[in-house]
Amino acid sequence: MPTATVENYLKAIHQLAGDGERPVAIGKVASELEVTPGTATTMMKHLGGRGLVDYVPRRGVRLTAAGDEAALRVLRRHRLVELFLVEVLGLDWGDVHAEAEVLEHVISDKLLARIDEMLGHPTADPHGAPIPDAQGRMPEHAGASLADAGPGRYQLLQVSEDDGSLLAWLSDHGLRPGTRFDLLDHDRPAGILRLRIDGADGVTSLGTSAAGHLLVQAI
Amino acid sequence: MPTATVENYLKAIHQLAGDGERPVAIGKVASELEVTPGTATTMMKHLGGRGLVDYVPRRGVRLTAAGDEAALRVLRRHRLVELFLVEVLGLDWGDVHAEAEVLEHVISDKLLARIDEMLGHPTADPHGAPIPDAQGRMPEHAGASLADAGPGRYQLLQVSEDDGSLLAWLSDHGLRPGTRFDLLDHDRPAGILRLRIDGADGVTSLGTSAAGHLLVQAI
DNA sequence: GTCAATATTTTGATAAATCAAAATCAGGGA
DNA sequence: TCCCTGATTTTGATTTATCAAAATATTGAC
Ligand SMILES: [Mn+2]
Ligand SMILES: [Mn+2]
Ligand SMILES: [Mn+2]
Ligand SMILES: [Mn+2]
Repeated sequence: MPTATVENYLKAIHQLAGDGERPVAIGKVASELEVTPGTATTMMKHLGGRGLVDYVPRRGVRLTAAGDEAALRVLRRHRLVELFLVEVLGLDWGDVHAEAEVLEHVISDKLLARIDEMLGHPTADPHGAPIPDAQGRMPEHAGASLADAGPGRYQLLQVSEDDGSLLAWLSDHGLRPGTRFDLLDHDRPAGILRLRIDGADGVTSLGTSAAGHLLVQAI
Repeated sequence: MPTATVENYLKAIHQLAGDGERPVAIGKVASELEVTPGTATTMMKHLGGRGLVDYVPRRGVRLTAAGDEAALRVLRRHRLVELFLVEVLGLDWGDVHAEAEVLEHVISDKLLARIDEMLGHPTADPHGAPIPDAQGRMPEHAGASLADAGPGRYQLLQVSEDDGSLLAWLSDHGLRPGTRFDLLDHDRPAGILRLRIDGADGVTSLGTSAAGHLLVQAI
């Protein structure tokens, strides 16, 4: 059984791997987890020894099948817990990530199963991120970044930003996964988008930096 | 912030202290937490340095005011979590202790407050043990051991046994906190009690060892 | 192709928890 | 009072996770 620390490393590598093309640089892992590079290097050797990653010094790491499975298991727990905290306990959207970051490592399989059942085997967390199923299969859900979108009508699929003020701002402006809106215009040089959000009045402006965290689907 | 380990030591000392008359022997702490005596000794020095216990070598330890407050805080969390798991998630009576043993250290104050609210500020956990309030005040609830009781009518107040088969056995026989029953007779030499439990049919027999874990109130 | 900037690894320490086994103490019985 | 026994403390290690700073490798710029 991996420790909480090991699970966090695996999850971080999984996130950073993206499509899995190239190995993940050790420095990325280190900064993602806010540890020094030396600490990450040490851990990579551990994970390599445990068969959870393929680690090539100075090239990077990539998850093995076992490591990927473990990462998806933690991701599933994280996202189910987040949704549970929002849906059942009514916690704030922006608060649940920190809570889930620790609960994901400690709840029993039995408790997780009850949560999953109580939520009706959901496929997306409160941020719209897909929840891997019990077998570790990730539901496909294709969204494009709002930062790359041109004028048109869209639905917000996912906010890929786990903590902080962006979530609160989105709530305040009526933007949450599932919300529909019109992208009125996208001033690329200025880096500003103007939206008319269903259910909100007036026009909302936001910058590319924020839009980069929003995954949308044209409708 | 104390670590989970420190919190467990404080909670153990609190439990073992009873009325608080005499200091708790280090060996008791060690066996309660299933660590070697040397480990407990080391920790007592630690806790002493942090101002959480008064530790007199070879005499024992006793919680300071700060240590007692911390212990009650953890106890509150433990019991609220147990009740939550039973009431809201429908987990098994016998499963919740192990789960709470770890959750008690990691849930945020915010989450705990929501749980408390959702349960309606309860004063007893699923085993009937009193839940300290947010200020650390322990609700008084006077029960006597069934092992010392004579024939008569009683109500079960509390089962002071956190894990294992006794809980399952009690459930199976319709005995839970709040249940009423008649103690038909108590054969002290043989160590056997015979009860007629409200809502169950026939007569149930149990031994003094089990009865010793049941706190009852004459009604 | 050389070399300096950047990324990574190594080295030497530290903190928290723990154990095994040796040393020590304290109290009760002779 | 003396000593034995059981409880406790000490000592010396180990594991996991971390950092700071020195050493080293890679690579893109020239
Ligand atoms: Mn999250
Ligand atoms: Mn985590
Ligand atoms: Mn319990
Ligand atoms: Mn605990």
